[in-house]
Amino acid sequence: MSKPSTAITPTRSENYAEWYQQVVRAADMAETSPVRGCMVIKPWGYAIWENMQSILDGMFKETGHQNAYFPLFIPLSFLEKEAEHVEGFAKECAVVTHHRLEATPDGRLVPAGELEEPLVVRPTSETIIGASFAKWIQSYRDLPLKINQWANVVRWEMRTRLFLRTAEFLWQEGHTAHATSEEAVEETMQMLDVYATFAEDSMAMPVIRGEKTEGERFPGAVHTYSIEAMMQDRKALQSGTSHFLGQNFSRAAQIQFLDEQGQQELAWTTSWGVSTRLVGGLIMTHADDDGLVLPPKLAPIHVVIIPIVHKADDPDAIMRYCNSIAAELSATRFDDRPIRVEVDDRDIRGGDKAWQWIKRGVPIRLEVGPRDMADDAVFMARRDKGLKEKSGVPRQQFIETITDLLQEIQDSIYARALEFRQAHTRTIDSKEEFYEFFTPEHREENKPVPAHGGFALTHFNGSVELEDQIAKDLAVTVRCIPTEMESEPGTCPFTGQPSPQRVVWAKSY
RNA sequence: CGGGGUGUAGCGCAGCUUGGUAGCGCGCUUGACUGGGGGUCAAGAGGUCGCAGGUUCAAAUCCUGUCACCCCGACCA
Repeated sequence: MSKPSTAITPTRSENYAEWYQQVVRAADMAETSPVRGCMVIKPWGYAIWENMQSILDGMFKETGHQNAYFPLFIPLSFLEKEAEHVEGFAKECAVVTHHRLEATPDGRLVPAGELEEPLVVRPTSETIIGASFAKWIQSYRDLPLKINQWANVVRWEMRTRLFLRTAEFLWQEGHTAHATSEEAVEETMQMLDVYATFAEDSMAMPVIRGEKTEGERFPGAVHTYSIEAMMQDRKALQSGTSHFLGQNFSRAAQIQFLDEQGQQELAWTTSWGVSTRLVGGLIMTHADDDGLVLPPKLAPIHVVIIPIVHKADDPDAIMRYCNSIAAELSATRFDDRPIRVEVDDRDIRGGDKAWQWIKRGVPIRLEVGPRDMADDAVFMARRDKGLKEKSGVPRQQFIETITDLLQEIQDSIYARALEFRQAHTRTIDSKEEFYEFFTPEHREENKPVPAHGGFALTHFNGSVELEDQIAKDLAVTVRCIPTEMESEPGTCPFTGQPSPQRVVWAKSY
């Protein structure tokens, strides 16, 4: 039986969107559910999310945040308090209007008991958390108040994709209140930095930190910052956001405190979040045509050991050998945690077994049979390397170097992703070149657009209207105004006006 | 929300034009041979053909409606 040469069909270059879905399926991470736009996250996908949560949660605690939990339901009137905010979310809110079901004679259930005030299923929690903050905060001594919540939210999206955009998704939302604007801005930037560090160190996903333009700003925010990553189809993925909300939400929720002078003041607030969308980003940053490739720091399993047991040999001896290697590895640490090892002794064919782990993206695969046992060695394959690049390694050497090896894999996939981004990032100074950069060479009606373009760095001093026009022409938007990229003043290629610095343009998810 | 496409076994598909109550590959189960990259052979299990109506002696097939998913847009903090 001849199988395709890649584990995933179609390949990235053949049909990127379809490839993505096949990777999710082949790695057994998630599937669609009977509920429109909602996904079922399967154990392998959820384990990756749990690892993300665990690392992020530690970072939040280190920066002085505490976890709490607020209601899923938000009274309609709460949402109405901040005008811009309502407008931003109104179109995608799920609304609960009844609190009871009644059975009809023909056995159907119909909603009954209409609520006096409809409840909105939270699309985000600024307003409901604001109500609590207003109660909790009386004095400047109560500030800063730094809270985080791990929760699900619902945004009724028109078009959904597993992990990237679903009607319901899991996330964390941080909400803080401060006595001064400066302190709140500092918090906003600090959390952006936490996200960037997490993305780069833990996910091995290079990101650009920057501020959003007016058009892309969070409804009700004064400043919105984001981290932007380039996916392998060269589109940008907004992977985390951090908002400086000024006093807009404190005014709406009446979050007030008495300052040191006894003056009644409005608090300055922030909010920031990342979601299960990061899992999508992880896939589109590292996965290849054989499936998922996981950064060791997030891999649910670091090392899988596949015993090669021949009937004629002594299976128990092989198993003992494998288990002892597993035990030694488990006693070793990587990234401050014990190394996660699985001995896959399932009674299925070896080839199948190996492919399953390849598709799931496990960083290191060991095949251990009688020959290795005789040599006191292991046979090792790295997921970040070519399928054929396997080699025998003395057991002791393997165990002693495992931590370095995992870090090397972590570093190498980061380097590869960064290289990819750099290869598809262009500094552009003319409108013609800009339009050419973002126009695909081949384009068929109702077909996926082939990968083209990337990140374009141009000067820009244009208006929201001009940005809209470019979005209309090319489906390209300003992803962010980078906060840490060196850029000298220049001329905006669209308006001919002076511009203080370059911005990042891209098509986006 | 507009345009296009697709819904038939867990997955991928054929059958539909020319109605006669369902088939292929992979996967799954059992057994044997195997076993260092998706192996071979044999025997099995599995489907109210997305759903609801209609036409007909008879519907996967024709008609109407509806739902879901995918692609291209619009929209999307």
